Amino acid sequence: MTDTQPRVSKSTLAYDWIHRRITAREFGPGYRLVLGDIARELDMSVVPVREAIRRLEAEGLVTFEHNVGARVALVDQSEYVFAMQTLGVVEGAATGLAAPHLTEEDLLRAEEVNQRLTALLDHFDPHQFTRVNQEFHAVLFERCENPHLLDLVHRGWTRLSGLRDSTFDFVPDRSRESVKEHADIIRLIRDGADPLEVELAARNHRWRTVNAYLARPHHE
Amino acid sequence: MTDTQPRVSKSTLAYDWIHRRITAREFGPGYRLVLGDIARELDMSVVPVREAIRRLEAEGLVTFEHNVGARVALVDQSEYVFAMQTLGVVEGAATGLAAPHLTEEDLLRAEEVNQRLTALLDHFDPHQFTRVNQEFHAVLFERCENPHLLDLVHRGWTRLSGLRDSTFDFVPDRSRESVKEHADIIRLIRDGADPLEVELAARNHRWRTVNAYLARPHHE
DNA sequence: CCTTCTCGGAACATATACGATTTCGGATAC
DNA sequence: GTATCCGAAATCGTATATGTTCCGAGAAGG
Repeated sequence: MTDTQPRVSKSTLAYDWIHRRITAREFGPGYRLVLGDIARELDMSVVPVREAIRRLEAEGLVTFEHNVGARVALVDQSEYVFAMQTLGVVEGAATGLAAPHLTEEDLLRAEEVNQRLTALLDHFDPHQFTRVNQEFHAVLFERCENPHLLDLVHRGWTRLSGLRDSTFDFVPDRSRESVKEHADIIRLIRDGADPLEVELAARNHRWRTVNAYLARPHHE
Repeated sequence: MTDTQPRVSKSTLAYDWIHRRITAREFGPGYRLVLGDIARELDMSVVPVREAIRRLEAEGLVTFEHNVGARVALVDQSEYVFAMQTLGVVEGAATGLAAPHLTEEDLLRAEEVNQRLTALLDHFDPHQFTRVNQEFHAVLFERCENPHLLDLVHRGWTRLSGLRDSTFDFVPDRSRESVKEHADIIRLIRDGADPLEVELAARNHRWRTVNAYLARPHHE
């Protein structure tokens, strides 16, 4: 009995494959996604690949031009700033909603991750810092009970991580303040602060990062 | 010379066609979207229709089951509540960001729309009220300069209007308070209040509607 | 030397065809 | 009468084929 049971559709396979490569930055911004090539690489026809790309398009990871093709979305500075601003809004809200549900265990874990961030401050590697930084925030917002909102947060992170290098490439100094602000947020939550206060702390934390980026010395 | 110039792709055509019918509630929640039927109706093959449905799926308007097919997403009560909560967050933020850019003209227009809402309070029609209500809020948030955020607001409204009947079907009394709160929001903006204050007013305005819905007498 | 036109290849858009899977009704066994 | 099994119809999933559009290279003309 030959195994002709595609547990998951090829369309989904292609979607995951491309998505992974974009977020892993193997396909950088502007990278041309040629249907035929991808289909050949994945040993399938172009049809499932087309569908996968349509979905990625709807998520904003890919731009599509009629009769020309798809490429990984590239973001200019203003778009990047807008995306960060939006992420601040939704992530802040998610964190605020999650705060009352965080256990002491969660907070200890958050502190542990923040410790790792502190350790990274010497021998600074922007990309690794960004990765661990995301892990930190995930601990805080994942308990949010609103799946819609959580989905928006995830998409926001995905876009940013896929479409642009670490912000800390440009403003490494911001990382030190960032770690301190993390501690502040944890303290607020542990003290049982008003969720709105937690939300605004999380939001402003992110917005300050954007502002630091905008105010950086070298505008190339 | 025969006109064989497809200005827009058939895929896009199908997307718009389905999207319109969902938001117009011709295809209600749970409606089965059969590829072949739609393709025949639009006089095209199933391939473009598939792509269109994939995009709608990514936007959450349509759910898809492997080897079974697509149907218009149906929302249970909790999902509805989450969607409204999320809309409150993003719409509130957009309104707050838009507030400083609103002109006196905009505010007059908002007041005019709110007048129409007041007029609708007698001979109450929930659907029409919802439509004009959306128009009111659109006046306030459309000036938001962040296109990402604005996109999230639009998607939120689309989902809600497509997937469920007017909230005011269930809690008609809420409409009177709603109109009053609108006036409050306008006043805040005109007085040049802190954007954060405007944001929270807009958010809480929506959240109160959800709460009214949850607290309604008849839980069928 | 620069501009413009033309042509050919590359890539997309869509149609058609076929195989695979699910679903549902009816027949059969108990 | 009910439960189970089987088969046909419906529908999806994918491959292949063909037409169309876009883009760049190279030739022709100014």
